[in-house]
Amino acid sequence: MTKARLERFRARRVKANARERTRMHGLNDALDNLRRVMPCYSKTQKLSKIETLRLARNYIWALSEVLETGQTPEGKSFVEMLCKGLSQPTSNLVAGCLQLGPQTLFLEKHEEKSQVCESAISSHSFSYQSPGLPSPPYGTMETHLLHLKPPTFKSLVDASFGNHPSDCTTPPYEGPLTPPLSISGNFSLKQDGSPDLDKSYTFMAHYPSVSLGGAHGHASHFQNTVPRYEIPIDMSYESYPHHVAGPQLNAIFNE
DNA sequence: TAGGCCATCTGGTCCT
DNA sequence: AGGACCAGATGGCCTA
Repeated sequence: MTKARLERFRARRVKANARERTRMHGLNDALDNLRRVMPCYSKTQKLSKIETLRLARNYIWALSEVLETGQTPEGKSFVEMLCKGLSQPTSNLVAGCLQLGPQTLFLEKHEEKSQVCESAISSHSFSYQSPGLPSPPYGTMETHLLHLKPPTFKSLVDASFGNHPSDCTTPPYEGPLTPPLSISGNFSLKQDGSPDLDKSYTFMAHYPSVSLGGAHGHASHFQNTVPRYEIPIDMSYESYPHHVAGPQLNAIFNE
């Protein structure tokens, strides 16, 4: 190989590397967008790539079940669906989001993941009561979706899930979707009876006990997640973005 | 120190 | 020829 050919080869390789970097960044951006529409989105505690894909699969599966059957699964079943095949830390996060105490998922390491979810579900009465909403408890997926929207949309949710939606057309994707819970941390509904709960939801954010150093968020960072801070977050209609977890849900809510 | 996760580089393959 | 895509290798960072 002559010197000139060698230099050309090197230049080509450098260009290819740059393209590959760009391509992988694009892939990661897409993955970030996916993370944002997951039920347990957190800026600071990013799900790993594989866990994001697994949770997305389960989430799609769960929502598809609703669309296909027209029935809303029990909260128990919903958590079960979301947890399937997930790692223990991610299962904890999901359970935390859905008001199952994360600590209930700290089981023996040798136990199967499905057993992890099952255990969490069976050992906890699934209280899904949302302040400001009538007729508690909401132990169903419907309730989960209600948590994604301000109370104003409750009637729409009722309409959509009480009966088969007559029109399930999917609107075109309109850019990045706002997460169902676009706040940082590990979330669960706060259950004290603040007087202003009529207007807004208040969430507790659970932060990991370990520092989040490093350039990248790691799933392992929320192993041993414990409640640390309580951060009331305004979820009133004005502050809550008009997006849901995906185009299908947008179709349902924005009819 | 081992293991998990990640970004990056690299060479191979396929397609235009 | 050059770009896109893929998978293996490598090294860094972090946690248990």
